[in-house]
Amino acid sequence: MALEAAGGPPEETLSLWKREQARLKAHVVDRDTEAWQRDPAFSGLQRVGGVDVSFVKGDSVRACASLVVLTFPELEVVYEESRMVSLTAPYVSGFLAFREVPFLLELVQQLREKEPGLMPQVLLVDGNGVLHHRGFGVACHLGVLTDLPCVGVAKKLLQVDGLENNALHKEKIRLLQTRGDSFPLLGDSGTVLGMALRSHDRSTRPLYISVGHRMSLEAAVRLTCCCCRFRIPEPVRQADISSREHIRKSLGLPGPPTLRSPKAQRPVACPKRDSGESSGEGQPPQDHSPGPRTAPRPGSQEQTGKDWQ
DNA sequence: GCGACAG
DNA sequence: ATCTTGTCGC
Repeated sequence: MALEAAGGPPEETLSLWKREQARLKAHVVDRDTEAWQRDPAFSGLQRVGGVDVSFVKGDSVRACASLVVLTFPELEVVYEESRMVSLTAPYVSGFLAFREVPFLLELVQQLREKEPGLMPQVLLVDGNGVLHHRGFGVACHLGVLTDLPCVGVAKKLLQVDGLENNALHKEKIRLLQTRGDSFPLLGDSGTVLGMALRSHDRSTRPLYISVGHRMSLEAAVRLTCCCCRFRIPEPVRQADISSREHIRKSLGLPGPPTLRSPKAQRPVACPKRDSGESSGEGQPPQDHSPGPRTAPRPGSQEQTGKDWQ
C-alpha cells in the first residue's frame, strides 16, 4: 500500500514546494558579486566546484551524491567526496532541488567544516538556475542555501516560458560553429532566461547555461566555457565520474582495475574576450598543433552525436 | 486525448 | 537519471 510513486507527490506537497521556492527566490542575486567574475581572465579565481547525483540502476531510492573541487585554470581535482544517500523525494520536473539539494548541501557543509581552505569560489550545478518554471531551479536553490556563487548547467533545454526546442531553435544551434558561440534564450516574458552555449569545438549539442546565484549570465557562460575540456564542464564531469565510480564500488561490481590517470592536460584556452554571440568572428585556424593529448575516450559523453536523447 | 518531462 | 560497444568523423 501507499505507493504514491505512480502519481507522484500529492498536490499539497507540490504546493508547499512552490511556496518554498518562491520564498527562497527572493534571495537570489543574479549579478556578479566577486571581483574575479569581472576579470577577463578570471584572475583571482582558484577553485571551482562541481556537484552531481548518480543513481543505482534498478533502485529508485539509493543514489550517490558527489562534490569535487578543481583548481582553476588547471582544472585538477584537489578534493572529492562521495556519499551514498537514500532519496526521499521523487523526481518531478520543476522540483529537482527537493530531490537532490539536501545531500549536496550536506557535502558542502562537510567541506566547510573539515577543509575550509578548499571551499570552491563557485559551483557548477547539473541542472538549471533561473531557467525554470518559476525562475528558481536547482542551481539557484543550492546557491541560496550555501550562499555560494552557482551556475546552472543543463544538457537539455527546459521548455518553459515559451522556449521550445523547435525548428527555429535547432537552426540557431546549427549556427553555433565554434567553442564559445552562444545565443540568448529569450522567454515570452521578455526575460533572457539563459544562454545556449557551444562548449566544445567537437560537440554539436549545446549546453544551457543560466544564472544560479551571485553571478551574471555573461560571467557564467564565460566561466563554463573555460572549464570545458569536453562538452561537459570538468567540475560537473568529474563529480559525475566520481559518483558513478562510488556506486560501482559500493555494489561490489567488477569495475575496471585501476585504469585512471589521464595525466594533467593543459587547461583549455579561454576565449579571450568578445564571446558575445554568433560565430564567424575572425577565428583563425588554430588546429595546427598536433594534440598529443590522451585520446578522448569515446565512452565518455562527448562527441556522441545522439541528438535524439 | 496528446504532448511534455532539468536530473 | 539508467542501459552500453562499437563506430563514424576530423
